[in-house]
Amino acid sequence: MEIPSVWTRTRRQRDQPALTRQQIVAEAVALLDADGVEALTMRKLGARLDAGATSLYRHVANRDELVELVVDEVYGEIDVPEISDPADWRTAATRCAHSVRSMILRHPWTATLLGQVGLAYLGPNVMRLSDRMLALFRTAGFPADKANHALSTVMAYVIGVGISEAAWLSTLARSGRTEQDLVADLRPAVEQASTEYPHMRQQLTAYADTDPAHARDESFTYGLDRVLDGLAAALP
Amino acid sequence: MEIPSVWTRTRRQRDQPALTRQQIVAEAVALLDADGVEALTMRKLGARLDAGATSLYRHVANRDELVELVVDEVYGEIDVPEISDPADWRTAATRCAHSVRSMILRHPWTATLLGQVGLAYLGPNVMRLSDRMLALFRTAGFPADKANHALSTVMAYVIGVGISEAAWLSTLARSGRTEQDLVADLRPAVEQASTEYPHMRQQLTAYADTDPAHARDESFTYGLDRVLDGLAAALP
DNA sequence: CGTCGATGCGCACACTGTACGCACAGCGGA
DNA sequence: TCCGCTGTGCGTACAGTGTGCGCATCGACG
Repeated sequence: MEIPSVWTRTRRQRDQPALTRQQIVAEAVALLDADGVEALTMRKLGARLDAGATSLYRHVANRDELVELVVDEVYGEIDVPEISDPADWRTAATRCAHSVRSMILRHPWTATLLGQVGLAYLGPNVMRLSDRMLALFRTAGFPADKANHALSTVMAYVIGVGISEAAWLSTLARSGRTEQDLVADLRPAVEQASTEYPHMRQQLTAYADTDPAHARDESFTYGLDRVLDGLAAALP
Repeated sequence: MEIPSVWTRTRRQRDQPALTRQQIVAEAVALLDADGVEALTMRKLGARLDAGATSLYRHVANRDELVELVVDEVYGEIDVPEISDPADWRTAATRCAHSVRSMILRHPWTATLLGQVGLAYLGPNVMRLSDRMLALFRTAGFPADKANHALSTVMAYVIGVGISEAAWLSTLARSGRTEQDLVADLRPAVEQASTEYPHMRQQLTAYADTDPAHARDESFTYGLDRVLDGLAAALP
C-alpha cells in the first residue's frame, strides 16, 4: 500500500533537527549584531537557541569554525552587479564597494573577526564575490593577472576603510551615546593629544563642526574615486 | 631565627620599580611575536617578567588598555620621511607605505588587534605618524581637506592589504609549515571550492607555480602604484 | 520488537580577566 | 627613633570561557 517514492521514503530524515548549522550561524549573526563581538560565547548562543552550549558542537567543530561560517555568511549580503558592457565597469565596481562598506557598517563586529579568519576565503559566498568581481574587471578590459591585482586593490581599500570605521562604531555602540556626544566628550583628550602635532591640530580645528557620519561618507567616496582613477588609467 | 641581612632586606630598590609600563609593553610585543595573539594572557605575560598576573594591573588598567599600548608601540616602528621638495612626495609616500606593510608582516598579530582598538588613534606614535603623513601631502600640494582624505586613502589601502596578509601569515605560523607546503596541502580544498567559479579556477591554474611571497609583494606594489596614480591625478 | 546512528545535554577541567585585601619598602615629618 | 602614608607586588577567589567525555533519547529501519 505504501508506494516507495522520493516523497514518502524519507519524508524528512528528522523532522527538523531543531538545531541546524544554518540556524546556528543566523542566530550568531543576530547575537553579534545585538550585543557585539564579546557577547558571542557558545553558552549565550546556545541559550538563544534554547539549547545547551555543547549541543552546538554537533554541527560546528570549533568556535573558530563558527567564526568562519559567520564571516562567510555576511559576505553573502554583498552583491556584485554583472555587466556585459565594458563601459559599465566603473559604476559596477563603485556599487559593489559601497555594498561591502554598508555590510561592514551593518555588522561592525566584522572589524574584529575579519582579522581572525584568514582561511574563510574558501567559503562559498567569498568565492562567489571574488569570482564576480574578477569577471567584472576582465570584461572591463584588464588582462588576467591585472584583473586579480585590481580586485585585490579595491577590496583592500574598502576593507581598510571598513575596519577603521567599524572599530570606531563598535566603541561608539559600547559607549551607548550618540556620535556627536562621544566626539564632544573625547574632544579634550584629542586636543591634549594633538598639542605637539601642528598639522593634526589644524585639521582638528578646521573641521570641528562637521557631521562625522557625513565626513566618513565623503572620505570613503573620495578615496574610492581616486583608487578607481588609478585603475582606469592602467587599463590598456 | 630568620636574621634580616643585607641580602634579604633591600631586595629591590625603589629607583627601578622592577615593573614599568615600558617594560610590560615591550615584553608583550615579544610574547605576541613569539607565540601569537592567543598567547597574550596576563598570567603568561607576568610569568615572562617574573611577576604575578595581577601585578601588571598596577601599571595598566585593563587588558584592553594593554592592547592599545601594544598597538601604539608597533606603530612607532613606522618611519615617515620628511620632505621639503614637493616632487619627492610620491617616493616618500611609497617608502612609508612599505614601512607600514613590513611592520605588519613583522607582527602579524596586528591583524587581530587593529580591529579591536579604535581609540588607539590617540597614542603618541599614531599621532606622530598621522601628523607627518599629513605634512607630506600638504607639501605635495594637496589642500587641507584633500590631504586628510589622501592620508586616509593610502592608509586604508595599506592596512587592508596588511590585514589580509597578516591573517594568512598567522594561520601559516600556526600550521608550522612552510608557505609552499601549506599552499600545496590546501590545493585540493581550494580546487574543490572553486569548481563552480570559472574565473577563480582559471586564476588558480594560471598562477599555480608562482612563489606566493613574491606574488604578494607584486600585488601590493601594483595596487599602491594605482592608488598613488589616482591621488597624483587629483593634485591641483 | 531490537538495533543503530544521530542528536542533545550535564558534568568536568583547564584556563581566562580581574576585584580585593594583605605585606612590605621607602619616604617625610615628629 | 618612630610613625604613618603611599606606591608596589602578590595570593586568593570568583565568575565566566571553550570544549572533551559519556550518557540519555528518539526516529528510522530491519
